Amino acid sequence: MRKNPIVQRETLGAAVLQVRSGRATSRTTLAKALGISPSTTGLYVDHLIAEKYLNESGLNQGPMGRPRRSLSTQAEAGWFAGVEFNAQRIQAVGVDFSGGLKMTEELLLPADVMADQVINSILACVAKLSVAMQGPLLSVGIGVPGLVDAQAGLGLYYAFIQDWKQVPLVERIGSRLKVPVILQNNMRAIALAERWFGIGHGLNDYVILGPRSGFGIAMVQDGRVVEGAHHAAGEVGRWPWPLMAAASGGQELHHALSAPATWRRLAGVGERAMLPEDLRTGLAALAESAGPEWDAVCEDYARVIGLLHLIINTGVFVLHGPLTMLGERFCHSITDSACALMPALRDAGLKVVPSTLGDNAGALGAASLAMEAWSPA
Amino acid sequence: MRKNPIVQRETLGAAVLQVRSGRATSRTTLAKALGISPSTTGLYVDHLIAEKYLNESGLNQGPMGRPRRSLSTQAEAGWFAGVEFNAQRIQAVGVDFSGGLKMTEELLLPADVMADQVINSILACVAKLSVAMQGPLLSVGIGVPGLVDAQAGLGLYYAFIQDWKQVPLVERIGSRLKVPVILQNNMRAIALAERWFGIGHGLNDYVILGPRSGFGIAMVQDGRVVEGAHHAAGEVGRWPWPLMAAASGGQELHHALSAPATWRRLAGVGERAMLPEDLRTGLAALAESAGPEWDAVCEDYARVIGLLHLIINTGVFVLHGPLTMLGERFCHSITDSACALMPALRDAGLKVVPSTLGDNAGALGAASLAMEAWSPA
DNA sequence: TAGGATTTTTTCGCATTCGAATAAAAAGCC
DNA sequence: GGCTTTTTATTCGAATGCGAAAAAATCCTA
Repeated sequence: MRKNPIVQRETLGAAVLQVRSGRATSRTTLAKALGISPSTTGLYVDHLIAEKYLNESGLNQGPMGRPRRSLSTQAEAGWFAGVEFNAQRIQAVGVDFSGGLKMTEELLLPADVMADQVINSILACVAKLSVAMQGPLLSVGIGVPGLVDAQAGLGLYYAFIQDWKQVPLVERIGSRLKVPVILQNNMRAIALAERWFGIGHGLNDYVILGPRSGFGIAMVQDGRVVEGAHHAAGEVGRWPWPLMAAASGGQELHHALSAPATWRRLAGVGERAMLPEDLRTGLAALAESAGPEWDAVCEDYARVIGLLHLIINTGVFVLHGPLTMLGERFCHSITDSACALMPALRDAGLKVVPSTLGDNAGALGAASLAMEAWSPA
Repeated sequence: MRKNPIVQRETLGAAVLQVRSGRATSRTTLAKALGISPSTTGLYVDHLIAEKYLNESGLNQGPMGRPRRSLSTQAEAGWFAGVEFNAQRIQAVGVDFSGGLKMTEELLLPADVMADQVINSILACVAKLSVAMQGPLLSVGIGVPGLVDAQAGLGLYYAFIQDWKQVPLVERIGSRLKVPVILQNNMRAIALAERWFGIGHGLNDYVILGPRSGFGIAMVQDGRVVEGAHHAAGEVGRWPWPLMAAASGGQELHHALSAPATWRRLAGVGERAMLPEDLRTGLAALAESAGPEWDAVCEDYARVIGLLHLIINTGVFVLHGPLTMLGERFCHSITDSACALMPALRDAGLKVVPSTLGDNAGALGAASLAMEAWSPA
């Protein structure tokens, strides 16, 4: 038996991440993934198995040679909480140590909710999850709307909760739960969700498009989520619309390309028309029966996406939010329209796809935050 | 005397970079900058001094305590070549080991130049530099126009040199010069120039604006130059113009916001009007005597910069190229105009400044590439 | 069925890196 | 001037991580 003590907690955490993601399935592949030597990797794996974080799940014969001893995470080792909220509701998920989604929780917030109440509701949601989840709570990720200073653990500003300014979320939640708490802007959390639960598995460059009540995006470049120097990257929603509008005349893109506005245009009703009970099903109904506005709507999205792609040149645009109900056809129309508008896009590898994650992508992303930040004590 | 052998060449290179940049001036500060222990740092410094890369230049008394033994780079330890080119000319600089610019070289290219000739001319430029520079040539950086695959060492495509497709520059130059050759797109090279020779010293997030014959930008986010998934980040020049133009109608931003086009608009002459002999002086003359188009021109730039800032949210926009001759006033007008057009920019820390680097920023940037890549044998 | 061939894992000695303590070099203070 | 305080640099033992080689586990071939 080897007996070196282990100290590099961060490396242990990274090792678990590699195994959980399925990128590393044996000691040797793990060594390559982590960039450390096989001998050291052996020590780390021994330690993680001894601590019941990993286990060996049989052999896996390659085309030749000694079969690899498959590694996998121990689902019961503990769980991660992911919470996302906005002014209307809180969504929370419980994810086991293997990254499996085990429980979801939703809680509606009253109108004019204040920061204190949001924090208490988050705590209540997590408490509700914890009775059903196995093992200890390991860490909590929170997808926060508006401006977020992830490093400082602050919610900086969010327009739709009155006193949401400089809220020390990490401190207030962490002091109660006694586990690490990690924040991120909710759009950027969705980007992580895509990495762990969706299409982003092997992708290093992609953009999340999130048209809901506004229009936000999140960018992943070279595997890293882009924050911006002032935590405000991706504020496309604050572009003027139309793009060349005069100073005072136009409105903002937030307003023009939001999900409700898009539904109204596709449905061919006026600006004041009532929205359907459930926007998602309302949109789904429109997916096939394209109104006369379909092309114009797609062209507007194409314009925005095209401009974005020419700047940041990522691989894939992943559509989130209610508009995913418009399906592949919507995404194809956008791609085609973009290439027609901007010839440079033709051989630039532009691709728009609807997310396969549902409504709780934000909460899943928050759980991803928690998973990425965790490392053994 | 300590006597451990040293192996981590990359760390040695990083140490030299820290000292050269002035960020680390003593063993202790260097240890912090590199994130390694003071004892190990001592060993590394000993080694670098023994190899004549660094030297101790006296003491530097702080407010209290033992004075630090100042470290500095040995200018004569060797030199770096930086080369930038386009279809018209090659510019090259020789930079000593301390990062001091020692020589510049320029070479005009004939019309319809081909790739082979460009490569030979680059070699000729470097040869010319090498007779005057002290010590051995350590590495060569090249700022390449068009699409570049820096990792593969290929010039992928450049529209203005006929056969410029998949040019294996690193191989062809490296095999002759027998030193490491590093490529980067010329705009992104300028971004590095700004870091080493200009305003970018302590900056981690900024954008280079390069309106010349076209309009390219380069972005630095969190200290890293953004390449894009397909090496095509920053292709703002290929935005349609006007931005909401119909598919076939409009032209590209490249054309509308280039330096020549801007001169013509400011000078109030037609699209076909002859350009001045030297565009830089021509623009300088216009800096004060603002024509009636001044505001409209600034507004167009403001529009582009504003959109960019809302997406990537970097700190500073650094204006390069001939338009720097329009001076601070131009930059201020742009900033003001942008804030007027997009209210969201008002408290977003938008700043536009003219670069203090001159015409050879690209070559300096290429030299920076060379410096960043070098580490002792 | 024995002997390569191939790939994964482990063993083991060694050397680099670290941490803590020590030494060194100055300033401030009585 | 001797004392403490403060900061920088070095010494030295300990140990972590590495490399090379050995061991292990399977397939292929004759």
